Amino acid sequence: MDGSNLVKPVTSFLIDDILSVREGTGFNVKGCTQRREKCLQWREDNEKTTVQICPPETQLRVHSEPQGTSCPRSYESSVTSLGKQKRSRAAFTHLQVLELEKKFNHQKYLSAPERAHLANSLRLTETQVKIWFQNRRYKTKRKQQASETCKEVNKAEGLSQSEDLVRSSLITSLCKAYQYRPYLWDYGGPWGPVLW
DNA sequence: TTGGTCAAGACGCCGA
DNA sequence: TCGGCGTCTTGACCAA
Repeated sequence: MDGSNLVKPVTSFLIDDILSVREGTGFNVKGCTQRREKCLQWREDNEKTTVQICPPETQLRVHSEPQGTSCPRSYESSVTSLGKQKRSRAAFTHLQVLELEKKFNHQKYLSAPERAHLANSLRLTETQVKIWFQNRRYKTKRKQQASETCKEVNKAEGLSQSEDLVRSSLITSLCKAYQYRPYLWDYGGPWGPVLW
């Protein structure tokens, strides 16, 4: 291992970035506050010991938000007591997701140059953008399949509101409960209207 | 504690 | 052979 893998300067910057999140102005404020506390604790711990966080390729799993509206969920990958590398999961910022969604709305598949450009502009790796689009397509498909299944159930039951309001609403609730929900703003979340 | 969400891992398939 | 894809699973995180 060489010193280039020690990313304390990067993490220091990111933690500062995370800590600069404005409270009370974004959504999921509660979560942000909790994560802020975690950040503080984490920074405190890491002031004492310099740890290897992740190889250069995966450093971008730790994200910051240029506009200061982010609520990052994961900060680093760490090593367990068994010496095993703990898997980290990046939480893309809302701005990043918004831009990705916008792009996805426009086109479901990206060419290599487009992917590179988008990754660069969002400060993500090309792999992250590729995986995001891959997952997004799969989610869309699953969502569509789920809604079709629900429609078929309703059809097969021959239900209408006038016939059996209670029962149909029950089925609708079930469908909603088990239907895959990709993102909050599918339902007109705090960010406003449905995006697609 | 449990279930939902989501980025990433795993694996097989396909086309250049 | 390699990169991208679809599909399913895993593991981390969070809210209830």
